[in-house]
Amino acid sequence: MKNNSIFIDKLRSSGLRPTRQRIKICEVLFNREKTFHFSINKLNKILEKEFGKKISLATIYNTVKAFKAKGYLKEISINSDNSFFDTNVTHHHHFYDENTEELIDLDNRDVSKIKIKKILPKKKIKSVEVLVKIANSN
Amino acid sequence: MKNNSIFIDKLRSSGLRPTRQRIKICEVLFNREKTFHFSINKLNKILEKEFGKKISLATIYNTVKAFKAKGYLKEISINSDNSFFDTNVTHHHHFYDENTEELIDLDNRDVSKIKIKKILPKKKIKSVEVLVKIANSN
DNA sequence: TTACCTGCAAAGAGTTTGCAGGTAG
DNA sequence: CTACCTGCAAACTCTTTGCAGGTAA
Repeated sequence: MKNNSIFIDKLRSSGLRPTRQRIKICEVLFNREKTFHFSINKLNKILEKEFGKKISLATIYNTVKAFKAKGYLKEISINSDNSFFDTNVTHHHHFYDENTEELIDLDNRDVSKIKIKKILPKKKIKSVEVLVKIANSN
Repeated sequence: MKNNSIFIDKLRSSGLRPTRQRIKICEVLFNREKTFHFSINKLNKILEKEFGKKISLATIYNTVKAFKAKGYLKEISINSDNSFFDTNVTHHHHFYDENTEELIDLDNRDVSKIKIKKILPKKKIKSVEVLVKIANSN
């Protein structure tokens, strides 16, 4: 038993029973040094390889959705074709590489402070997200 | 004949023949004072009302896609459920109201200058887009 | 007349739901 | 034992494609 107890806690606190499939999902998502950006499709492929056999898409979807609802994952939309989830749930920005179609974290320190000079009555700002699109320079 | 010649030019330069359906689409999109933000679904409903009868979704999709390819429309993704098109194709930012699920333009003047302090080798910055999520303050 | 367009319906992709057998508590 | 979970397939939604009749040039 490795970090499984952490994963089991994450699952339970998201209202899910810890099962073999879901613990494997946790390993893929959270057992890493760096932030992990993924689409459902990419996650499904990794799981199929690591788990040895297919984990039902239904299970993958409901587990990811539960983690998102609980705040363990964040969703990032780039365009209508690509929706990513991010295991880094702190406030931060992104590079999106148009050639590789990958997301790269941008630390808050890497972006100058942003001031919004317009306010709307009876509305408050929930978040300010910056997406920097990049591409090969040649 | 009102501004139809402008619309006909827009259609032709996008590689499309001007037909009654497409000219009606142009009217709805471009015949307005202010920027127009819409989803395909919303556009379809407006067209059904204004045109009197349904315009085929196929026609709506291919016309919008052609305008986007030509640069007459810009696509903005908020989250996986909502994809919007914007008739304002200049560089600008957005408020997204989580309560009304509407987009609101933010002029460049309304956002402080943003400096990205991280660079990636052999990559250049294509765009910097800010999305400010807002919600009711009470 | 010819090539393109419309409307409809059918096909595809991605996501969700329902159900019967299986597993956690 | 009971409630929840898995896997599969079917359903659903959004978007695209194919086809037969219609329209612009």
